Amino acid sequence: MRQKAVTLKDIAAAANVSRATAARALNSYGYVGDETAMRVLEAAEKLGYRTNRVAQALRSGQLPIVGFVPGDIQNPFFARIAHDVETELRRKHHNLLIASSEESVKQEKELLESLRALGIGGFIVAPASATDTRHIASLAREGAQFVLIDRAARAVRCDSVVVDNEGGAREAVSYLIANGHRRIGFLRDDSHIFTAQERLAGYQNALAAHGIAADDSLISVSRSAVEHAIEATIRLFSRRERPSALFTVDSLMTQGALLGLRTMGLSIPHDVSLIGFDDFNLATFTDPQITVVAQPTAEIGPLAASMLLERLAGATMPPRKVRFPTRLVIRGSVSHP
Amino acid sequence: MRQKAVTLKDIAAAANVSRATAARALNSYGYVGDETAMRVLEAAEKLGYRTNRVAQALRSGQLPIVGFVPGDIQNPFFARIAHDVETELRRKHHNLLIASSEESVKQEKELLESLRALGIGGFIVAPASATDTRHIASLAREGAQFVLIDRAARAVRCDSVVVDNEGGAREAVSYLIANGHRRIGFLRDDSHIFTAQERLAGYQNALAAHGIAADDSLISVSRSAVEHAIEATIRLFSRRERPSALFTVDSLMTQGALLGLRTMGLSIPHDVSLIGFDDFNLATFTDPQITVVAQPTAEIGPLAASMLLERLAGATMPPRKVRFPTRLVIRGSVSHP
DNA sequence: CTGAAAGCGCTAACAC
DNA sequence: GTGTTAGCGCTTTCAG
Repeated sequence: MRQKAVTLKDIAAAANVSRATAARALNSYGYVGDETAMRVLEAAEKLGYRTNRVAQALRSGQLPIVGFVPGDIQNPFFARIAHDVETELRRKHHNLLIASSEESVKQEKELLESLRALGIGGFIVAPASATDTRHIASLAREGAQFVLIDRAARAVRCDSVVVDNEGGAREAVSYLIANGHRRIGFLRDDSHIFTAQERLAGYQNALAAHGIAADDSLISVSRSAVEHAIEATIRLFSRRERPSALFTVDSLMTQGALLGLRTMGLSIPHDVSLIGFDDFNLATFTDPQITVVAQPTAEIGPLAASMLLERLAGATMPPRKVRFPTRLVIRGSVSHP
Repeated sequence: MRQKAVTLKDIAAAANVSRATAARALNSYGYVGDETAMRVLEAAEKLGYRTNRVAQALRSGQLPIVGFVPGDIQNPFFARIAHDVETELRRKHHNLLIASSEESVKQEKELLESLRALGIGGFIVAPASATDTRHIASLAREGAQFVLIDRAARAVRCDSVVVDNEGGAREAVSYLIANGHRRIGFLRDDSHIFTAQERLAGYQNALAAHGIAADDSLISVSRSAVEHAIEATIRLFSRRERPSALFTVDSLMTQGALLGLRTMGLSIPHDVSLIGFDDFNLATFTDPQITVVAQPTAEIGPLAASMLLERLAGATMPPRKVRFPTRLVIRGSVSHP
């Protein structure tokens, strides 16, 4: 029933040339007579020839596919980056394979192994852990190329594209302090994630710079998921002396905070001021709109993609570490206590 | 610098057997002596052997990758499905390659061609057009397997998983009518999309069933993107006799409507009642919360994935057309005019 | 139970 | 300019 695919051999026969010549004509390299090339192209056209990339890959050891391993493709931040990366790759005749690590180092490791077995040589990954990155280093040693995004990893020598997490968090918390807040809650995700550590540092540095003593009871840890963040928020605001402001480390947690505060009947910014790291759609739909630390989301994907493509094309240079600044977008969720 | 990958040949040599025997042991098929098998496995372990799937694919003609071609990976509806599909596939040792058509038939065609050249034999597609699907039919004729989701296509014989768009829209509009609305606006996306047609039919049928004359001036067409929907909403509500209620065909357009109405200073549900097709995160963050037609999003991905895997495993049966019911989730965005 | 050998479709020396 | 040949890593008859 199924028609067999037409191969180079078929079109070589049809054009009365050898497979080598046919290949040369099709990929326009080496010397081929004009008239011959024409015949080959015509035959290919007529028979509906399509290059078998798998066969090419078997020879070259590289499938024209880039692997993207975010923590969670449902996070709009990563979805946006995936889209941008794909667009950039398409222009260079590459495809993008997205496989979510679901923030699990184990899954990330298995995924990378299996993608590597597929002949994928280039990866854009947001490592699930800042420290447990041996599997990445080991694949890199085998010749795989990596560009790390959103989160860096000290132990891997490769390009990375991140934002100034410490600075962004510091600016946000300083802004809260400037508005008279002293008891500032901090809602963070699991400690092994790189960004969480840097954002925590920014929070602590801002407090220290203004002579405010750190208070661990103001820090609430939760998994980066709306439901978990709701719970953590409620826990944090159930204490006797509750914070007058809250800083959240990513958009999922900001959403959780919003819901948690609403559940408790606390109004923003009247009862609690709020700033979230990472801008998101929803932030402008709420009343009041949410003040956020915005990342240059649109720049990360294309840059990461082109860096990776350069490496795959053979560029060799010291690792490039790009760090974008963030921007505090002031909306209506902060007021004086 | 780069260490060469270890191949079957290496482990065959290490275990002192032929490549054939090594392959048999590794993939546990055919007859292999227990002791021999043991030796092979040990060697593989020790040398860090990893099957080269590209070589396997060259023989079998199939890479263990499924292609997913949604209209837009940034649409949370598709992001959710992508996640579910990937999870299901991972259990069956397949990977997922996501490539967005950006609602362009041309891009969809090119993408499918190029994925096909990669030796991908199974696809889950939300066709950009309900009618222009020759490229899909033609790939299917070559033996590629397709499962269509969200949107069906009459002209392709393959499995599909969609929802009852007509019924869902009809229920929503009937609910608006039951609340006393007569002038009901309809905000839709491009006509070539399958779901838009069915949802329009539901809208029209509901009006007809209640003896309300259709009025084309109540229908506004826009591209499925927030900015375009804002504009279309403003256009619709700038007329002299503006609608008292609005029905939107997807979550992006619902967001656009929200923003458009806010820009015009129209309040929900006081000035305008609103129902959107497709539930979304944001719908419960607004005040009031938005009444929506919810789809069984969680069921679509896993079902599509397992149907496709069955086909790839060789199952042959008449096309299965699954259509899930929708559910009207009543929240606070509808009131009497 | 195990090995030898052919071949999947393509490319790249190397001849001519 | 063009053809011949070998081989990428794996699987699978077919012998033994």
